Amino acid sequence: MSPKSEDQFEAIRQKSMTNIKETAMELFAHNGYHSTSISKIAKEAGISKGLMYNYFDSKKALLQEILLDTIEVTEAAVMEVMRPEDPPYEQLQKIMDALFESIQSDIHHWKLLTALAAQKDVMTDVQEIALEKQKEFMETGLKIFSQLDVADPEMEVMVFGALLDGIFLHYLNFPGDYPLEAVKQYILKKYEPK
Amino acid sequence: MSPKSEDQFEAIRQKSMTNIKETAMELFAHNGYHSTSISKIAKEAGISKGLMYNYFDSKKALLQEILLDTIEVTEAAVMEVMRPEDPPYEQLQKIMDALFESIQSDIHHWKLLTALAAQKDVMTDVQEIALEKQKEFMETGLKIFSQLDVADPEMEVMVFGALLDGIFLHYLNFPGDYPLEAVKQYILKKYEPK
Amino acid sequence: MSPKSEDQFEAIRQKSMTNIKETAMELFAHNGYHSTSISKIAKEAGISKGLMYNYFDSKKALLQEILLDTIEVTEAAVMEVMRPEDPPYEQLQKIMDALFESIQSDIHHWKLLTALAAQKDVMTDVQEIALEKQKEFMETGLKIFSQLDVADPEMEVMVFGALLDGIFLHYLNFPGDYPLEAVKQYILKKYEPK
Amino acid sequence: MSPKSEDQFEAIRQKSMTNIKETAMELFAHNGYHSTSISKIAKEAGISKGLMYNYFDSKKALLQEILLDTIEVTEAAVMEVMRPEDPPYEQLQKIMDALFESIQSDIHHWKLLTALAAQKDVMTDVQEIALEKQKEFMETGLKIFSQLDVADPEMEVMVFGALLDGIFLHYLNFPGDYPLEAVKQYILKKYEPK
DNA sequence: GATGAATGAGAATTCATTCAT
DNA sequence: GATGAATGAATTCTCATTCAT
Repeated sequence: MSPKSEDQFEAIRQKSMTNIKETAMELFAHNGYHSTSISKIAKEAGISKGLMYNYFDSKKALLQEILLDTIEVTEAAVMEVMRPEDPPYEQLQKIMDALFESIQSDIHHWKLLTALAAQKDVMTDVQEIALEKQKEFMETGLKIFSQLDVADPEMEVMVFGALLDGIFLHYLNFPGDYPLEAVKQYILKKYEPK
Repeated sequence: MSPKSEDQFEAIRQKSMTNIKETAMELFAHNGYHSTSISKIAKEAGISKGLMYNYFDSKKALLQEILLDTIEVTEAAVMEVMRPEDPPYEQLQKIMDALFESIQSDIHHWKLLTALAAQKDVMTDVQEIALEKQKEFMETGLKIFSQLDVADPEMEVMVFGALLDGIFLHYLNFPGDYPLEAVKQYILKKYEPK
Repeated sequence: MSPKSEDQFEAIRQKSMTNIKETAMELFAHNGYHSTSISKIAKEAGISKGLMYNYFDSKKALLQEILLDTIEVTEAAVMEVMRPEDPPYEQLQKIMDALFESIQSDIHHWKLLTALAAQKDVMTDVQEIALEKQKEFMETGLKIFSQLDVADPEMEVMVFGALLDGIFLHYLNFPGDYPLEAVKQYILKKYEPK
Repeated sequence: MSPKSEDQFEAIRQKSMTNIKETAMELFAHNGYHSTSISKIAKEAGISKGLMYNYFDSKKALLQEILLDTIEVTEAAVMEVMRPEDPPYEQLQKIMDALFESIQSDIHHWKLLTALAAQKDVMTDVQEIALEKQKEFMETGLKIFSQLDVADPEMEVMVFGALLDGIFLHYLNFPGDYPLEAVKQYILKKYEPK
């Protein structure tokens, strides 16, 4: 008699979308974007192929939503610990803690993001946003490094950004046990004020 | 009328293979591996699809040969400048010169290699070789850093490797003018003996 | 709270059905039957997909009801002006007036009908009815032309029917301003008794 | 040893294309464009689905080539009998002979063409060409009717064009035996000079 | 009566690979 | 060695229809 309420529908929608995104993300990260078919995602998620298209316009759109989620979540994690009034070294510590923590807990998302980072055929839209965030990150870094004892803050933030990306690349790709925590400490020590 | 000699055939083979590899590499680097069809490669290279299969077992095999070439050429470049008897800082300088030079001159090959670095669906065989080289590289690095004034040579070589990969990643992906030479100098200075 | 009466329900039904039919007809006429999805109709009509199926058994059934409405309305218009006791030329005049008027006021319906006229995949049931009407029309025409000064009334009615269909085809499809009224007058003049 | 010659390939191509076009045309005419799948065409033609796409860019492109062929062939047939120096009535006779002959021998092609004539979703490109031919046809008609004893040559050519289209519509769609030849004679007689 | 999430069959299209010549 | 027509499996995507609420 009574139709489902607006809220009920919304809840169903959210659950389905999350299910699809989680499943797709894992498969993309594991087998690569191109090697993961919609069929496989649907089967794994326990839904029909058609349902995917109720929620996402295309396979590409699905991917992009996943990637944007990752960026957003990580940015929020970093934002939360930011205290511009803290001493610079402490800021650096907190940001690195947040980033390394985020990488570890979201390892699949990041595997996917880095795996695709250089693939122009699939990243056009996301790349712009990532570049934007990158710029913001660099500016924040510049402020911090300007207050630390480094030879050239501008170069330092550039090198530091590359270093982080390199570490994450290695952590995500090189199997076995990468000593992520130790590496973090080792790097931090270099910037520790005497 | 006159049958071609063995040598002539071999020359033809080499020329065809090089032609195919060069063409494929450029297309792969530009449009991505999955988005580049054999047809497109054949058309661009001015040969027939069938001929491709005379020289390469499959599309994947073609890709792998290209990637292995890249690794080989770069390794050779580094090997050539290696003088274990040189002072450590000088060794570091020479290796970095060779690597940065190689990245710049082989930019397309490297773009392709990094674009695929994290794609397990396509890299299985190459990855092992790359890992092998990586290990050799780390050992060489360890020897050098052990002679330099660093807190922990093992950690240092790890961080250094990540830093290089990060820089190359940025150089290859971020459009515009990355100050590759300046970055190299800035890093080197950190290791300069006082 | 107060249960709606039978009549109220019926009124709701009629309103909904008309709404759906009008919307569907316009979309069909504009974009073609196959290119118009049930979703689009529902969205455009401001109702749910499910509701459609409360009123019409299928997409095809919806189309057929629309087409039959068109035929029925036009037939009624012609019937209304029919006066068998009128002089034949006057009858011809009145019928043509009614038909040309109908085409102009129901232009969307007719566009749809002619667009589909030759598509067997969709018209099976409607076609029979149309053929039936066609036959009736021919008989009426035969009576009229028998009283007019034409070489062969049977042939004349056949040619006349084709002529009307051809004119409507042109009017409906050829963009710009088809001189429908002038054409009507020009044709009528041919049958005018001296 | 020796590869197929250019000519051999061309012959194969022509044969395949003709096979595909003939098969598709019949299926389109019989079941409608939208209701005929590429699979069905391929199966009927005894080829693989893929081969279709070697020769035609898309299903739509296939359709358009078929339609343009029809228009071209018919135009050629009319052109061949055109003798501007002939007396006008004789010209009219010859053109009608050519057109009626063409309709009868190419009945399937014409069924298809008229079936789609009003379907905007599929005809965009062809329609322009058809309109162009239509205009040429009208001009030729105008010259002829200007020399015949008709009330208003401009109106007459318009009405005449509609008449022809209407007749063909009826002939193509109304099953059973349409007296095409008799209709032609009946019409011609109307324009016969006394 | 009304809703819209879910289904699943089937559509068009792509493309690595084979093979006869 | 060289060609390109032919294949067919896999892929993305569409959409009429169903059904629980």
